[in-house]
Amino acid sequence: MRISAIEEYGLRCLLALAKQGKNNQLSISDIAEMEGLSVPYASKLLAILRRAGLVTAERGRGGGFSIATDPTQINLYDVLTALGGPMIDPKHCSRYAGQKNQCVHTEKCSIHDILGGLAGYVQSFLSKTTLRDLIAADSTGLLVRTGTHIEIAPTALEQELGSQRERTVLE
Amino acid sequence: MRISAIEEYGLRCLLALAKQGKNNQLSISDIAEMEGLSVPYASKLLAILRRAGLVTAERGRGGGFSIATDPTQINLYDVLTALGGPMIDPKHCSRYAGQKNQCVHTEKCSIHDILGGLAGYVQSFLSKTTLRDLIAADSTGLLVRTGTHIEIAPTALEQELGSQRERTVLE
DNA sequence: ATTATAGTTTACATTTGAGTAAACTTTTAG
DNA sequence: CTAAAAGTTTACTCAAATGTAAACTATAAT
Repeated sequence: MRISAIEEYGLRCLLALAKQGKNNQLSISDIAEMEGLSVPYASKLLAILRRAGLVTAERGRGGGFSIATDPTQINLYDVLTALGGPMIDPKHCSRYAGQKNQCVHTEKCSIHDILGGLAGYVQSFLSKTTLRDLIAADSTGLLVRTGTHIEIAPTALEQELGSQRERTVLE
Repeated sequence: MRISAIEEYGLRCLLALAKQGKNNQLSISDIAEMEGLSVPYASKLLAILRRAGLVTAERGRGGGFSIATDPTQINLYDVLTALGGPMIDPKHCSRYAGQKNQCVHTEKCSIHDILGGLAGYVQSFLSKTTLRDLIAADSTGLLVRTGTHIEIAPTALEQELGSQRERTVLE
């Protein structure tokens, strides 16, 4: 269960655009440069974001991308789902059916129940965090981090409302 | 962000062994048959589980696999980490460094902070669920499910302590 | 109109993970 | 002691995800 490359890099590109505000554009080459990506790859990511309605594109000279709506209106669940699909897709049972036509666990399946519960749990976490939160965290630096590792403030880890409290502080 | 095939199938094999109890063995071909997997593939998954110390193996005629310890002592976080590695590994920043040697976001990186927070959140969810819970859910059928889709009881979805309440009921 | 800029699309190459195959080692029944 | 049963290991093939290349379309400055 890992974050995919497209989710990771796509989110970064989107965040870069969100920081510019709705009335400022960045070209693909701008974004590629900023994020250390190749132009074709950034192009692919931005196309996905555009089709999902998260960014808007203007063609031609002087064109570029800009964030589609206010960063408070874009939450991480929608972004990651647009980039990487749902955590548990409707085809999960047939996708993991082994050698049989149908999954052997169709009658009673606690695993899928629990994983479905996990997916809901993750969704609830991600839905509460918006791009606005990420921007604020970057500019104020309230969250704990180290050079190479990732460390969230312990309070945020242990409590259900951790991310909400942070948002309250940051806003 | 998806469940990998190895995580999914490996968990199923482990759960099958957990249901047998610590004093009963299943051979690879038993498990492969039960789970609808090929013998070589089941073999691979069980080897991973054995190296992680989650199951024990006895060689030779009459041998087989059995669960290493009581199902109440094995939680889903440990199982999924053994099978698929950590959600965010220590090399995350260098893994997703784009074309540069170092990730361009080493200074301020709200994304990694939030994803790290998510990983902790997921860990907290998965750590609270043990194989015992899965066995109980399968036998009592308290959790909601449909034929092809996954639906956890709404109460469990919305509340932080959902899974704990279920465990209380089941035990 | 022409040209340079900039996003779009499709197809391709590369890498990684999924799943298979086969040879090997260990144990026990006879 | 031998053969069959059963787990172990390594190497390989195939499919999917990652990342690249290139040709295409749209816009605006001149």
